[in-house]
Amino acid sequence: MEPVQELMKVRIRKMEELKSFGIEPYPQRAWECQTTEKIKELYGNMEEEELKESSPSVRCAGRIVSFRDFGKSVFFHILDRKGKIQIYARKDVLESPEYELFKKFDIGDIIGVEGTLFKTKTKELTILARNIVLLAKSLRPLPEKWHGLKDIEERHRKRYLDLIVNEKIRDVFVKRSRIVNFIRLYLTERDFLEVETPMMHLIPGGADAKPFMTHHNALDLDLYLRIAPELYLKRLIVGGMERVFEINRNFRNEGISVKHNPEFTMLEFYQAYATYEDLMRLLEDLITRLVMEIHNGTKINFKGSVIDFSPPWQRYKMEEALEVIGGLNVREESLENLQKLARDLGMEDVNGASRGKLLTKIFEALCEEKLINPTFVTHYPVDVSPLAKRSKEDPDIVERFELYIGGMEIANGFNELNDPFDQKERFINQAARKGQDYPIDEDYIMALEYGMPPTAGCGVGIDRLVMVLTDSPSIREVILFPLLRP
RNA sequence: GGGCCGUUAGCUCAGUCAGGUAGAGCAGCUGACUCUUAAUCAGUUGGCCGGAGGUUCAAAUCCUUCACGGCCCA
Repeated sequence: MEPVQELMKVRIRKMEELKSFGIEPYPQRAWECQTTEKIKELYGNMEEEELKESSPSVRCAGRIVSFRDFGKSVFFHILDRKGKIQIYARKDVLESPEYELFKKFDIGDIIGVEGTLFKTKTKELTILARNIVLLAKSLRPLPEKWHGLKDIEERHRKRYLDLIVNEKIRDVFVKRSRIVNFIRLYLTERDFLEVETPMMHLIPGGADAKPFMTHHNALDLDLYLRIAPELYLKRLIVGGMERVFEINRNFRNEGISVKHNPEFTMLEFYQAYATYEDLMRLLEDLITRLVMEIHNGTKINFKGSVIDFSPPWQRYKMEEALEVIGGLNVREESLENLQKLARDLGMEDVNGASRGKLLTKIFEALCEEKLINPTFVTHYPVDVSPLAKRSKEDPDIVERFELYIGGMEIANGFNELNDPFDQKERFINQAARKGQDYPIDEDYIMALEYGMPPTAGCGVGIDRLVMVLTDSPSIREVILFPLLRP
């Protein structure tokens, strides 16, 4: 028998014993109570004497996470969604269950507690238990109380244990929810309409990535999980919705890394009659306020360095960034030199690549990880931006920005290409590069032919933003159940 | 896909360089203890050393290979 089963056997034996005394291990019973946080909020500031006089009665529930046994009394902590509170069970005070039966309870058990509050001599607010009810028996031993669960693989595979044992991880996901809520509120207050567009696409579009395939049986139809919602959201702009956003999953069938999970969460928002300049200002405002909301300040720590969100944020044209940060004067570099440089940086098939593609690749290799403070990079080459509008001054450049924070690409926005002729031509060129059978979204072209108002749109990688705001080194730390090999 | 590192008790880790009876702390179990909080004190159970091959009188340790993970590169 495996040793863990011996530990379980002990717990099962205790469970049987409790049952024989009429204590159900898995009752379906409601236990109305306050959170530990609420109890601390209401009574935490009261003096010992004051508490002693009023001795307020409270009820709470949670999981037993520690147990200090003194024979005829026990101190232990329970953990609920808001935190921990100490409970004190004494043989001469506990009414039910019988004290000896209560001592059969284990760390990990989920219980309800009813009792009166007092403060220990170390001033810790504690519940002197009168009634304790078993709400669910725990049969497996929890990870160690002091070191917790450290093994990264185990933490991701058994996220429930990670959440029980590692307070910081609970906090990451609380913050993640607050971040998404904040963004949602910010946009809806500005009259953006939240929408949901298809996850299953006939033609994968809106980004340059390999899709996951699936199949609809009744229609006998191959479908793709979306790589981006962009083309559908812009159809809604054509439809007159004017301001829309969607926060949802995208799926990209590519490598997994510290910055990439095959399914990830993206915010995309589109605003008619706005320009990408407007959206840079909006993003700067949104994220600065978000940082203030989460951190009560504009400076935060991320991976050992300090990120300062105080506006205005640095802006570079891509060529400037290459020069200032990468130390490369691109105007003077020949195509051959750029190809050689790209090849040295590990880029494959440099010979077929355009100047714009090479520059973008070199920019990403030389500059990206050095852009720690929020930085907008603008003036992207047209051939890496098939859905963005060309610059009036230079048709090889598009009116586009990317936002970098903490050495990662966080957002990408541009003036939307609404010229159906230019769009069709770019789709055709893209298809030619991708090879035969690469589908063109004719319906999207048709939508543009009906007329799309001048619009700016932007995508924000929510997972990466959460990484930055929670100082998490890996995207897997901000996704509850990241993809793992079985 | 490539390189490096890791996988030992439920958990956290020693032990691997230099082969010679598999260790500690916590958790568990038995006791003692009615203000502890990593409680304390005494005793104690628990191992397919990731899997499979190989070398050797002898393998957690050396070699090969596979699986899973981490970091870096693509």
